[in-house]
Amino acid sequence: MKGAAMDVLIVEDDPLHRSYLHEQVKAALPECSTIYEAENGQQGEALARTHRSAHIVMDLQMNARNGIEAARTIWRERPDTRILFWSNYADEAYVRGVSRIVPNGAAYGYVLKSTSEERLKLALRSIFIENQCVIDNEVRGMQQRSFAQTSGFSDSEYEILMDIALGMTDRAISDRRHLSLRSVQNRLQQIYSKLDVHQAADSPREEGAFNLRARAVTVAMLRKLLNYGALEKAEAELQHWLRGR
Amino acid sequence: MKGAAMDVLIVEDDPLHRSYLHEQVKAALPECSTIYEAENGQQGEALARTHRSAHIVMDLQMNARNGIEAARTIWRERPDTRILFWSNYADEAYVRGVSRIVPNGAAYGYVLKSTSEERLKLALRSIFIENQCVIDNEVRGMQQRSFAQTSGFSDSEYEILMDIALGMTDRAISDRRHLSLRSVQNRLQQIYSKLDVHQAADSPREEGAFNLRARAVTVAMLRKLLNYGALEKAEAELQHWLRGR
DNA sequence: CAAAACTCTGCGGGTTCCCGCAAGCCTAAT
DNA sequence: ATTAGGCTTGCGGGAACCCGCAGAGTTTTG
Repeated sequence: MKGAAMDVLIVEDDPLHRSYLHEQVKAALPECSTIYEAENGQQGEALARTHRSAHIVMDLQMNARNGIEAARTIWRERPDTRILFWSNYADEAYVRGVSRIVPNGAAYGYVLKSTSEERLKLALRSIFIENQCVIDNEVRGMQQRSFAQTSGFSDSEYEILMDIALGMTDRAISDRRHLSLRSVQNRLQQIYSKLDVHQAADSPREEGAFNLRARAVTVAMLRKLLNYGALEKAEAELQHWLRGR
Repeated sequence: MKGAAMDVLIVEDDPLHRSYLHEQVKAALPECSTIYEAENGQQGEALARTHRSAHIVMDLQMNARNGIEAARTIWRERPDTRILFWSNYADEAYVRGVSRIVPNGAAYGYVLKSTSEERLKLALRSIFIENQCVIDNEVRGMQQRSFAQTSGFSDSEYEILMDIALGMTDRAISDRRHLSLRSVQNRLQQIYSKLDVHQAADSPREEGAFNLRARAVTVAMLRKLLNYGALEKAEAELQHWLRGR
């Protein structure tokens, strides 16, 4: 394991960041013999397959196919692949997306692009050599808040939040999720209260100024609970579901 | 004008991109004596004020204060400032935001981060030396589509699109925009048709699956007509308006 | 086992939304 | 001047939404 040749696959669309990563990997991992580079998720999947890569550094938020999608298919084929996610943001949508797809017992990491070289190098060694997880502090904080009961969303609530974000009717949601109409509306109540949107007054005389359903979506976006990538993915799933009926 | 000393201000939050810009500016503009750097919009405004910068390269999408906001206050103080916007994306929301704030006759540019070094250098010289506008082809294409009648939104429609995105009630919108309730709803009809959202069937048996108002917001997001920055800005304005009544 | 706690569901009503119909105002074209 | 087309507003109704109340079913807890 120590003397074995190691190769690393970098998946990152920004050429500047890609070459920076290349440098950092070379410096942090002298035992690494070869470095492959891909500039989007699709290329990443392809290269991972042909080179049987077990060590990957991956950006989230790429054009052709985002990092979460790519990681999911890669992990489906090889659950022991070690992936270090290297992202600009710690949006809850990303954190939730990642921790939703990581296989049991797999080693992975999540560090922000703004971290120091030192911490990046340390993360590279920890994951690829020591096979242990490394999560940036800020991301970890997000996880805590996310899965705690305080303002934390259950998976089913999150699902329905996505549905109203897509613009689905209560009726359509109840069809899709196999719930009664009233149950969907109950979930919506919980969502509204957790997002702290109310139509009555929180400030004086702010009468019925909000359409709760639309308001919930935007505060979710503003709180980084939803983001463009999550929306895009959900829309694709919705279209798929619409076809099958 | 030719022999005059020129200094350039770079406003960009990503250190890698910042130093790349630094190199490119130095290479493209030998007549440039000093280069200042700021890592967000606030710093950018401050530096522009103290150094009386007339030549600025600015990223959109920064943490503390985004490029459009910063550019607006800078241009308000010195309308003859020349600004080159250097962005990752050509979202309609950005393009619209920029062209909304550029003063009459000011020279500005909009190039994507993915353009070649050559074109970046050319843009720098065109704007800062020749004082003429340079808009990337892809961005230009966006402008065409945006302001043409085809799927093009008038300013008032765009305004109301933002309002429903924020989750406002028809009634609240009519208050805010000084329109009758019915007029707001008419605008909404136009918006729905331009975004091509309908509740009837476009594919067979897709009965009333969509809540038009919420659906419109997401397709606008998916089409890059809206994005996070625009939402954030609109939310701030909304809060301000809410206070004043 | 029984009690408490939580979830799913139906009913009902008040409100908001979606939108067709139609009448007044304005600008532009014939 | 007359006509056509656009924009604004009112009215009215069917549908969807928001939500309190209350009864079943399931899980948790003592």
